[in-house]
Order: sequence, then C-alpha cells, then structure tokens
Amino acid sequence: MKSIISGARPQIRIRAANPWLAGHGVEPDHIPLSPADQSELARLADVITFETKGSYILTQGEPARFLYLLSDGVLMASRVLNHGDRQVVAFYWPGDLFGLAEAGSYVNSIEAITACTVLRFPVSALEAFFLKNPAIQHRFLIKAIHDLRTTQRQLIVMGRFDIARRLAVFLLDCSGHESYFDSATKIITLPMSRYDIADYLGTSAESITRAIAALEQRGLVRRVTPRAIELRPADIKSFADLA
Amino acid sequence: MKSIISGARPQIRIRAANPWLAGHGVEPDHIPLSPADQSELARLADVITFETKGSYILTQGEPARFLYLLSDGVLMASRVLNHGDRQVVAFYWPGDLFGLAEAGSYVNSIEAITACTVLRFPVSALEAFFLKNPAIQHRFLIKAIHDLRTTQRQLIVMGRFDIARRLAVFLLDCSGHESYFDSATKIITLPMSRYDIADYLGTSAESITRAIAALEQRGLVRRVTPRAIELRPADIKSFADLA
DNA sequence: CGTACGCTTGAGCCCCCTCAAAAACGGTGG
DNA sequence: CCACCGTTTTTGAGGGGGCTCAAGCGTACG
Repeated sequence: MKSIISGARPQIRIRAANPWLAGHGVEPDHIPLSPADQSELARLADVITFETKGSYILTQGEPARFLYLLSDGVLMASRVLNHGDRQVVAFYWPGDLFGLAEAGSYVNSIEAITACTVLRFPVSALEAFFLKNPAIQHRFLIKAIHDLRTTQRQLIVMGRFDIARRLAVFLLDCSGHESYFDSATKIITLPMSRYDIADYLGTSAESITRAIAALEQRGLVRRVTPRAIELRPADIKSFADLA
Repeated sequence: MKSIISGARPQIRIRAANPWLAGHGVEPDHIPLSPADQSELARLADVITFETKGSYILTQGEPARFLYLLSDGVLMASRVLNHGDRQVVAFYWPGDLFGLAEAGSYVNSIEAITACTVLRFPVSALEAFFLKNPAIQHRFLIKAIHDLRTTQRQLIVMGRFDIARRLAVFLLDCSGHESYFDSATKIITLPMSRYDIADYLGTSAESITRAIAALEQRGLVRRVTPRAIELRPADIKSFADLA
C-alpha cells in the first residue's frame, strides 16, 4: 500500500508561473528548475508511492512535519466539519505542493484519487535549505501565490456561478492536465466520483449528474461513459464565461 | 485624495504566523520583524495615503509593478465578471499584503473602505532584495501561506454554510481586528456596507439584512445601529461551529 | 430642509436540496 | 467468458432557502 523508495529519483517540477512576468503567448506552466537545483532538492526528500486509491497520505489535525510534492497521480484535499459533512478544498495534479498547516498541524486531509508518487520534504530541512538558497525559496513563494490565485478563483466560482457553470469551469480545469485529457478526441477521463466533485463544488452528487445532463442537452458535452466525457472546449468556455 | 509621503515611516508589520510552529497558548498573529529588517524594507517602499473612502488603490487588469502592504485602514479586493456582477474576494486589514497578479497583471481591484495608508514596494526591487535576504523572503512566503489558508477557509464557508452561518463567521473574523471591535462592550463597527458583505459572502444585500435579523432573534447579536453590532462571541462561535 | 443613499421589509418564484429507488457500471470469481 | 454483487450513477418527487422585484424607512449630508 505504501512504500518508501529513497533510491528512485522522479523528475521534480512545480506547476506554477511567476505572477509578475507577462505571459508572451504560450507561457510554460511549470517553474524552471535546473538539474542542479533538482538534485539538491531531491537530496532532502523521500520518495513515497501509494499503490491503492483511497489511501490517505495525511490527515487533518496531524502534526505537520512534512511538505509534499506530487510527482504522479491525482489527490484530493478535504476538510470534515463538526457537522460531519465534507468540503473538498482542492484537487492536486502532478507538480502541485501540498501539506498546508496551521500552528503545527495539517488543516486538510489528503486522499489518493489514483495510485500516486509523492516526494516528502521534512519542513525543518526545507526551511534551513531556503535560507541558503533564496532562488529556490522563491520558486516555492511563487507556487504559494499561484495556489492563492487558484483558490480565489474557486471562491469566485462558488460565490457567483450556478451549478452548471461551476461544473463547466471544473471540467475545463481538468482538461488542462494531459494525462487525463485526450486532446485529439477531446475526451476527459475523470478520476474522481460524482460525490467528490459535488463536495468540491459545494453541491450534491445528484446535482452534479443533473448538471452534466444539462450541459449535454445544450450540446456542450457528451457522456461516453459516466467517467469519460467528450468536451467542446470553446463552447464550454463561452458558457462558463469566467472573466 | 492620494498623496505620496516618502518621508513618513509607519510601522511595518505582517499579519501571519508560521504554519509549522505549534502555537503554545496565545500565539502572536504578527510575524516578528526586527527594527533593522523594518528599515531595510522601508527603504524599498513609498508610503501612500488615500484620504477618501471609495478610492481605488489599483484595478484588475492593470500592469502589476508593485506589491502593497496595508499599514492602516480597511480595503476590499473584488473582481468584476463579464456578467457585470462582483465578487469580493477578501477584506484587508492592517498588516495584510495585496496586489495579487497573474501574467504581469493584477487580478483584483483594490478599493479603500476607509481612509488608509499603504506601503508600495516595486516588485523588481523586492525580488532582488529577496535573493539577498532569504529570511525576509521567508516572511513573505509565510504570509502567502497564511492567505492561502484564509482563502481555503472561506471556500469551506461558502461551500457548506447557509447565509446566517456565513455571516456569523464573518462577524467573528471582523471582531479579530482591534480598531473596529471594542472588546469591553463587544460592539463591532463595520466599515463596509451590506452590499460589500453580500458580495463577499456570495449572496444579496437583502439576505444579509435578513441574516442579521435571524441572528438577532436567536439572541446572538444586537443591532445598535446598522453598522454597530453587539456580539455574543461565545454563542456565535458555537453557532458557526467552524471545525 | 430636501435629497440621496443605505438599510429594511414584504411577496412570489425558482433553483437546488433531500429522500427514495431504479439502473448502470465494473470488478471478481467461477 | 459470463454471472454475480457492491458501488456508482441516474432519475423522480416534493419541499425550502434564498433570489428578485418592489416599496417603505432611516440617516447623513449638502
């Protein structure tokens, strides 16, 4: 279920772009890290593989001694409230950092949606490393800012969009990740359930199904199987109309 | 309306706490900055005062050449969608950083809710400074993580709470800022309108009024004037029940 | 003293939630 | 390869929270 392979050295890449650099046409959505930087960082980390989907990488409330980098797979960050219901706060894709903490404890639980490989950095080592390598620390700052922007955007979607539009934005977001979107056929293969999507979009699984049906009736998507959905990206974009 | 006073030297403080340090009892909610660090930072910044409430400090889409630190007053970050409606993304209080950018442009507009004083850092100078001062860059990283956590929390509130609970959380948040909350009388003086609160909580101004009335009927708050509200913090906390 | 703006209250309607059950899917073992 | 079974997805019916439209009220400011 869980195995530590310190020997393996997966590629280290962080999904984010410098917010202050104007994007000239097609911008790279990954922060450049030189091979030297990569191996310096890799020296700090353990590589851990989770074979089973549904595994918890970490749990809310647990002492936060590590920061994680997702190398491969899809994860879900969620928080369970006193009421018992769950809010999914984010989905993580390769190149994302996770392990958000407050006062020494993780604030969210992180669950594997698919089998996945992560790099685990001890926070103490990482913070010491940052002081000697400001340029690399800067990469992490940029990533934090990137995630802040992403979360603000989700806040806007939740505050102003009806369920169909929220789903449209979500599907477009998913289609940005190559491993799960076939850009030739325009078919996206969702790794997560209706319940997961619902808890992310602040609604119920039934409403997700109905929203997909609504998008389908407008001709914006087509259900191939429940998890495989063919998109008309341009039409969906104009429907979602996110400024 | 707007005046640059490079001579003045307001206190520089950043509202955030290191996420990886366990809070022992009462934790300071401000990152410690030595006088030396403060004056080094101050050298990079212009001090700007906005006398008039309603002034825009910056506008979404504008080239993002500066990062700002709010020294005094209350600000509102909002985004206007193609539809025309507005989502308020955050309120900023003294010690908050603002000027979030993407691909070289600001993503939100920042409006003064009260008269305010800000420090304006040129991004280019700040980034150069970070490379020579990793410890100070670390403060900014911690602040970004702090804001990420705050935004995620708001996402949870928006996704799972009804309007009355959202308002309860909002009032508690406001009561954390000394200048607007009298801890003796438990009276909070809201600097923002019902419309602003509504656009922050993803609802309408009418619903905010009704939600206040609902809290009042439960005995959780009492309206002294429309903008001055007496709170029963403990009862509100258990009502909002944020895990 | 008048006017504009912000706040409050009311009425009617619609989106979406909840509860319930059927249908489809996918993995497993014979 | 097929039948079985648990899980996921879909569909249906009914009810409620909150939105919209509209009008009154209070207050600050010119």
